[in-house]
Amino acid sequence: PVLDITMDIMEKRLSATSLWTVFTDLEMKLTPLLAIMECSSISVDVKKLHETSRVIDKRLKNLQKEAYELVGHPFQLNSHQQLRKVLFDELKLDTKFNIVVKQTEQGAKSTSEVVLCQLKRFHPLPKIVLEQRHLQKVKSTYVDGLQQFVKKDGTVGSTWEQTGAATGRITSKNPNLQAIPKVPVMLQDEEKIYLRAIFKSREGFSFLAADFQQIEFRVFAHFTQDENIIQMFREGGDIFTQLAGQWLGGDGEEEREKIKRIVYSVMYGAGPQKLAEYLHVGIHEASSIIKNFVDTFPCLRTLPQIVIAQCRRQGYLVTVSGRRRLFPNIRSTNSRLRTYAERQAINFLIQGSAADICKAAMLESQTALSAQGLQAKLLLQIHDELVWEVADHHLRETADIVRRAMEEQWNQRLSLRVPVPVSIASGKTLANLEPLGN
DNA sequence: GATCTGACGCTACGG
DNA sequence: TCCGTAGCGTCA
Repeated sequence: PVLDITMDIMEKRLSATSLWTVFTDLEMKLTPLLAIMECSSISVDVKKLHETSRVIDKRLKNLQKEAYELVGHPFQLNSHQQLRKVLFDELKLDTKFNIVVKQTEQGAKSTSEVVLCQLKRFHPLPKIVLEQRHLQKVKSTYVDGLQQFVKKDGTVGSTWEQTGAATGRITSKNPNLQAIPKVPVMLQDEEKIYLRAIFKSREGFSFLAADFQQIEFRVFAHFTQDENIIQMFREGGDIFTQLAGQWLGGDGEEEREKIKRIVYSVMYGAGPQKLAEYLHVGIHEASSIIKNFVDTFPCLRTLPQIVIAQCRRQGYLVTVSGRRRLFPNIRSTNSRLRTYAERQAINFLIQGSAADICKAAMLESQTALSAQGLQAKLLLQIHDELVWEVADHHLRETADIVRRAMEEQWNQRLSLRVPVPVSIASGKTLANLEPLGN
């Protein structure tokens, strides 16, 4: 009876805000699938984990020694506070070379990567610290940190939080399998460590990864109703690679990553200052990049205006599946709070809608696989990417089914104005996934 | 004196 | 004054 009463109250309240459908049709159906994911686990290469820990530790010790010699005394390299003293009080790297250093939230001089990059032409220490920090992060979080979660049978599982993010995204913790580094760690002697290679499929099985191409950019296009940009997506192809060719004169992976950063930064309202940081370019160049982008795609400015106006009227926004987020500060007279709410609002509409699509894709593909009697185990959801473990002789078949299930919903269920194509890859470790029938 | 806690700064990931 | 996360080490 208590449950019945609770359910009654919930239904009334959720119905009153039109949230009942997203609750029953999406979230409640997703819960058992997340439970299945939590019961499954991934094999890890424990030997490689140990070996990596040892190798990185050796390099860290050397870096520490070098740092102490440069400064003339030992100090806690991991302490921002102590490093700040060394860089700015002892070596005076900012005042001596007339550098304006970015400040932290609390008003202290920052020791972040951006700042250290600025300073490294004046002194050898910043470069040492950058490498030390990188390796320290890798070791503590992804090598030793991961080791804590390895079970007796040599596997790890994660906790999946259905309500972890305000936008509707799923989050992963203990360990966070959504944040395993993508690029290999470079060691001094040209040795590359692929952290994703630590995760391997079981004997006779492969990983099958399916990811939506430029999902948030496409969702943005859907909302703009701008025929030019919609047409661009209907024609297909990798938009980021195309844009990289047009704007950066190169279509390699590096240029693609760069243009991706530009697109999303400008889309969500980045100023020249931040963009300059991300791209490692001057502030004027960043300004002109933003201007050129907005001139080419005017909807980058018109859509936010429309969305913000609507948010201000209602006090909330709604994603493609009816998920709602309140923005009390959207009417604030404090401009810092208000503009922050405005950027959150546009981001929520896009990221939240993309999250809806990704959640629905999990359900659609799982249903389709069950219907075909295929034994594919869903292991990971990395926002726009789903990873299964599949028997080798069922790879092709499984790939076809999940692609169809994921791609078909855009016009059938959601009436998106642009398609959401999926690319598929497979492999024996998470580091070497090769395209499969794209 | 040992241990815990929350804030902070930073850096991985995703878009 | 891009958004959304998790996790680590330091410090008070």
